[in-house]
Amino acid sequence: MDIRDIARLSGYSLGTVSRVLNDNPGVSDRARERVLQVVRDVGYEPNTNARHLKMRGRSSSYAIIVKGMQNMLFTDIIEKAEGLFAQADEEVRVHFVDEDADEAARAAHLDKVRHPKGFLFLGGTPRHFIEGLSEISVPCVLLTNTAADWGLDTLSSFTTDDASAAESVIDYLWEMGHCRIGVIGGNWVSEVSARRLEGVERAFRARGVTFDRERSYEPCRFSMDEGYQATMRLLARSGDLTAIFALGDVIALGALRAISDQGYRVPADISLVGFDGLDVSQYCVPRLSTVRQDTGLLARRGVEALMAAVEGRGTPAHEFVPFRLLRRESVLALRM
Amino acid sequence: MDIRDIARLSGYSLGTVSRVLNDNPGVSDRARERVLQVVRDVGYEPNTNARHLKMRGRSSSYAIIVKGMQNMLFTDIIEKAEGLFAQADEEVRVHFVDEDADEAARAAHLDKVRHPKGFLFLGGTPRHFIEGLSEISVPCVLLTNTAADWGLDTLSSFTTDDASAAESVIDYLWEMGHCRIGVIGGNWVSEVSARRLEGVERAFRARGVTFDRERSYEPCRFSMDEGYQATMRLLARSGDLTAIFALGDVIALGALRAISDQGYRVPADISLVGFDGLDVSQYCVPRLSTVRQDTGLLARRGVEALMAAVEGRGTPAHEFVPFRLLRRESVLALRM
DNA sequence: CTGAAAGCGCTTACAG
DNA sequence: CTGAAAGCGCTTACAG
Repeated sequence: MDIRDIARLSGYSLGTVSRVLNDNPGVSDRARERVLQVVRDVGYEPNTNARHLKMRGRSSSYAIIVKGMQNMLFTDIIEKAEGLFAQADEEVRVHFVDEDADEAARAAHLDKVRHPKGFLFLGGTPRHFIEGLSEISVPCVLLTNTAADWGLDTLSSFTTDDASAAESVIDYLWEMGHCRIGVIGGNWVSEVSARRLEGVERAFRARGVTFDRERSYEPCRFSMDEGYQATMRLLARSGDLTAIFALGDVIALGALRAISDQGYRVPADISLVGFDGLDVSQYCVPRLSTVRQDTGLLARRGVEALMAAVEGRGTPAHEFVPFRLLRRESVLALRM
Repeated sequence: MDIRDIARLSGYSLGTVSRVLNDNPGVSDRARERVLQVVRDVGYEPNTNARHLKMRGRSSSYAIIVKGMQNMLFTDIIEKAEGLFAQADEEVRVHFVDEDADEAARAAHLDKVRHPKGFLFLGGTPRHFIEGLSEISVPCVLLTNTAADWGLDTLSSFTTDDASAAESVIDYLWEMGHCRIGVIGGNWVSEVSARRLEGVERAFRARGVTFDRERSYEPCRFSMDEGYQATMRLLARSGDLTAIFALGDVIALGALRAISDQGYRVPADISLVGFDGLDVSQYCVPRLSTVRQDTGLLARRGVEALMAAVEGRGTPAHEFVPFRLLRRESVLALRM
């Protein structure tokens, strides 16, 4: 069943059918109705390959490139972004790539074979973008990671101010009387966690204290399991901690369990703060204090900027989206 | 940059280049090397649209259709299935559809426009399949839901025996001395939860007791929030419960929080059992007793069956994949 | 082993 | 407003 069949069945020419299908002007109402009728009757669907082959360039959909499948913060943003695209009557395709895959290379490839209108990246590695962005011919927006310092002028980015947010966590803990604070998660290299760690150090420095990387920090990946292990190591080494700051809620969940397994209680013995503001953080016992990243706003700013760029409006920008420190049950106020 | 450019640059004809690109036999080593060299040099990538337009029918990839993005059981299965396809050197594309969208119709559409080799469904509604499966021209496999009774002969399905699993949960609780057991989650209509509820009723019946749907059951969707609300309602109505069975781990998480908010403790005052065996179930405090669905095996059986069907081997089947009851900390043994 | 040619299913100037 | 024709970038019989 192809467009020629529709032409034959409707009594019109192939060109006219195509015009109807593409909502082109210059078709009589009668022809339009007749063709549409036939199309419906036989359940015809145009061959996208043939279509795209011709309309090379002007493709019809956006692409979201996501690093990792298990990141709940990302799933949240994806759903919101999808909603936004749908509202604007734009198609989107979500592409997952491995945690450590080259997202820019993948996008460059998709750019060649699918010609999307633009790319929305969830998570990204500087090196990949710096090396590969020039291969991408359409506008790109990065979320949850700032590209402000990458020297790329075709890439916008929207993110939480990770450093400030982390800083505010330490400030909060300090206010509550904690000064022996352990930190777990990420590492000093990976962008996002490095910035959160920067914030931690800044907060300590502001109080004339040096954050002891060796003693008070344990790196780990963003999973419950690794959060658990890291907490165990940290606890074994530094028994006098009164609080732990986990650089991700998922890590905090592991920490919660580890602390409990060590016979301590949260927050009675050890206070705990997470990062991200995932749904689950408000359901754990005790409710987890955390930094809430505004996924809704992140998605909105990202999608808007991307669509604007595609339409030639606006200019690449790097913005912080406001975060909120959620003070919940997992932090105890120490009597001084 | 297209195949003609490569032909020109390499000094060979368009046909030869195409043969090299497709690993066709009947090309001299010299030609092959030369062409590949040029391809690498200029970074040429064939136009998939043109390619698929010609090779209509024999497409190259599989499609996974997933109902809902937030289902962590599904994400787990997806990752494993992707790994399996990758091992077999097969391409896969993951397509998410809304929780209540028509997955069969979506697949039928994809079938027409992308011609995948086969479909792997994660979650599915009987009605959609019964009405729409005939529109799909390639093999289909459904996971986490049995299609044994749908009367469809082109669809295989692999799933946990939900009824038996639920039954074993009740048996377990009963053994531990619980007989006033509340159940939350799903409803009597939706396939999966209905089967779990069947199992619950069967277990009670085996003990000569009738499960009181009105009093002891609260339906809800599979989210922490709804699990929380449902538990609150249940607790308000039936204060004498000693145990709650949540039909999903996510629901159990909400229940855990609700029970705690009501001033009860798990398991001291109320025991709790979940379903699914999500990662998070072993990190919550207390560790959640639950039914572990074997996502690895589910993925493996599904992918194998699908690839076999595509290759014309095997015949549609409906199988249960073994589950495991995980007895952890959230259930208290009552002294009788 | 290689090349020239037909054709996949569409869109879009170009005439009329 | 409509039709006939060219061409998008490929693959694949068909000759040679």
